[in-house]
Amino acid sequence: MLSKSEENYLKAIFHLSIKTDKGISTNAIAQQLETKASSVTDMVKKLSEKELVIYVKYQGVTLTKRGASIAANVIRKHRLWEVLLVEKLNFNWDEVHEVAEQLEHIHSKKLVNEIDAFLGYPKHDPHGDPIPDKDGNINFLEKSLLSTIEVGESVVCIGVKDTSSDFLRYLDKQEIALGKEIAVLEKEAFDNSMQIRMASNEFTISQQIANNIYVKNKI
Amino acid sequence: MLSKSEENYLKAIFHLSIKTDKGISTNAIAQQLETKASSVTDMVKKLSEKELVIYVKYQGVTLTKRGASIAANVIRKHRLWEVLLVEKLNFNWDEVHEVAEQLEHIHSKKLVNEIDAFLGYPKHDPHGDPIPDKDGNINFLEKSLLSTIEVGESVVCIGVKDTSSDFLRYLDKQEIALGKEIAVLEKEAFDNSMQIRMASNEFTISQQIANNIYVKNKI
DNA sequence: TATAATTTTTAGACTTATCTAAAAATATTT
DNA sequence: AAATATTTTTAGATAAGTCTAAAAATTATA
Repeated sequence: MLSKSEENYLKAIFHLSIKTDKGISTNAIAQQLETKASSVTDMVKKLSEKELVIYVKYQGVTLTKRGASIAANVIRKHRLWEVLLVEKLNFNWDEVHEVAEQLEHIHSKKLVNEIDAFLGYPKHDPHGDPIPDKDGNINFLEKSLLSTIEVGESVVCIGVKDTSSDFLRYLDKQEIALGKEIAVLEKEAFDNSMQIRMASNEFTISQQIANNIYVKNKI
Repeated sequence: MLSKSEENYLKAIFHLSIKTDKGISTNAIAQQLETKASSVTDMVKKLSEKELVIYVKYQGVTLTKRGASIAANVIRKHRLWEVLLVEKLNFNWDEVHEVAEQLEHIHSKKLVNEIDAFLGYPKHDPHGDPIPDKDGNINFLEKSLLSTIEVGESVVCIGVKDTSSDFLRYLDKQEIALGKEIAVLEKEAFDNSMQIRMASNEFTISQQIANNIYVKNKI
């Protein structure tokens, strides 16, 4: 059974691997986990001996099948716990992350699967991120940033990029949530702020906001 | 914030303290935690520096107020998780312990209190043991072992002493559960086995069984 | 109350995961 | 391509928690 630390390294490498096909650099992992590069080297050697990553000195690492599967499972647990916290235990979506970081390391297959069933086999966590299935398969859906949507188009909110409390609370205040429809009315060339309509509400959001909201086309 | 290990030591000392007012010996703690006496000495020194126990060399330890409160809180979490697992997530009462041992170390006050509310503020865990309240108060109710009940009396099952899977599965098979009424019909002087009636079922149980079932008088 | 048995503590070692500082390799500039 | 900058690795140190083996203290026994 893997330690909490080993699981966190695999998870970090998994997340970083989504954006690239190249090996993940020591520094990138260190930054993700807020640790030092030397610590990463040590751990990566250990994971390599366990055949969970492929590691070539100075060339970065990639996950093996088994490593990726374990990482996906940790992410599955994290996201299922987040749904449980929000849907059954009155957590706000900006409060779940820290607790889910602890809960994702609980070892019990039965527990995860029972929670999955209890929640009705959810497909996404409260931030709109897809929940891997039992076998570690994960649906990366085609999503765009709201900032890239043309004037006149209408889209549906499906997730967030930034997950800081400040940002999530802003969204709550503006009643921007998963599944809500957003129409882009106007863009200001000067600062790239945009005028949007949600239901019958019209208001302006900055480029920074629009850059952190994922949307997809309406059906 | 205390480590998992520190919490486990406090919990062990708390449990051992229920049966006696004397200091808890190093060996007793070592046995409870399946570790070595020398490890206990080290940890007990550390807890003493943190003023969670009072430790006098060669004289054993007792919990301070703060130490007892932390221990009760860990036990509170353990037992609330057990209720959640059994009542909402289809665990059998012989499957909960191992997972609850992990879950009891999750740090989140909100989480514990939300689970408490979600379950309707239960007073007992699935084994009949009382759940400490938010302030660490715990109700030790007057309970007797079934083996001490006189012929002709009728009592209610309120808990178990042995919590091994074998024993709990035996109880399930015989449909002996918390809240069930048990009438003592006969005792065999030779081996102390007893004839009991539950609902309309009559059967015999050995002294070893009767010695591991807690009961109280009917209302 | 000496002696033996048991319990408890100490001393030193090991493991895991981390860090700092220096050395080695790779990448970037000029 | 040589010099410089950056990244990565190595070497050695530290902290938490555990262990074994030996020494010290306490308790039980004869």
